[in-house]
Amino acid sequence: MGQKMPLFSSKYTNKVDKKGRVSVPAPFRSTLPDDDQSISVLPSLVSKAIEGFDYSYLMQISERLDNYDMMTVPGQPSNPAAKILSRSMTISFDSDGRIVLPQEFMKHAGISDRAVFVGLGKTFQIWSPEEYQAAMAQDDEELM
Amino acid sequence: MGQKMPLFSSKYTNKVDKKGRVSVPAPFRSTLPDDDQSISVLPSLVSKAIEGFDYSYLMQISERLDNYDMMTVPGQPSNPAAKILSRSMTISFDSDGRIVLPQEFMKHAGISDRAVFVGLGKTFQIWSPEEYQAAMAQDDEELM
DNA sequence: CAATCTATCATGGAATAACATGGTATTCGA
DNA sequence: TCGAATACCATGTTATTCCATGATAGATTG
Repeated sequence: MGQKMPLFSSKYTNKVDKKGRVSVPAPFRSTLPDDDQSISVLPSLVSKAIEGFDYSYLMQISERLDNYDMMTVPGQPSNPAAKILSRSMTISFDSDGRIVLPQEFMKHAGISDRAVFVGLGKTFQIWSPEEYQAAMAQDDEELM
Repeated sequence: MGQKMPLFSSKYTNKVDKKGRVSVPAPFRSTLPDDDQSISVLPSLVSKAIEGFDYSYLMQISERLDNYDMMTVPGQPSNPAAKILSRSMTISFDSDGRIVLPQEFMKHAGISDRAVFVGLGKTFQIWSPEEYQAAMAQDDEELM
């Protein structure tokens, strides 16, 4: 099972029930450290999707943020690291490998009953099938 | 539960009763060391909010002050670390995970009946919903 | 090679526990 | 003894855990 840095790849579409529960794709789960059965998520700052990563990734962001400066030097809010930390949420999955997506996040991504998990290496994204397809079409268009 | 360095993230809005009691969000509590059921707070030096962190972070501030004192005259309020230490207060929460916010701090932050806990990694902030929204709007404006 | 078996995974619902919040009792100091 | 602060208890709500079922893919065996 997962020992070192997680590596998320491929694409999976799973169902979301009325409580907001979704199965995290098994390959995503098995790439996580055995002792950390959780992921961190946040509404993407740039797209209509949910960003996801493991706990160690969030720690790296925390290390980047100089809290002492935040507390003592005026006029430096809007720090990207601060935005990520304040918006992200760490959620653990149950014994069946499911998580519950926060309502607010689902709304941001336009997710209702289906969710697409897209592996991006150290991170992954969660889309609604429709929005994902639209975003991909947009991409292809820009290539021409 | 919490073993390593605390990592505060996400955002929670809780109610403040007439006695000034507020529930510290459970995820914040569980990130604290099991043997330390308390937090340290102080009115922010730079914004209309309350700064919060755990005991180990307060110790780091103290070390900062020690290093500073060796090179300068002690007791001068010019050092931010001195200000932080003298203004901060360590408060423990009850068996239900609630704290009592000092009146003076609530006044500084403009908090009356609701409080927003904002995770920033090693530290967190407590805002009034209105002030927080205003501060965030200010942030976005500065980006343009 | 085909049929079945088995293990893993996704899904649904119900029971259970945790949480936030309000109120009451008790302690401590003035 | 009185008031204020603190600890304790009770309740509704929400979230999490647990159990049961259906589906799928790979392995096994006749």
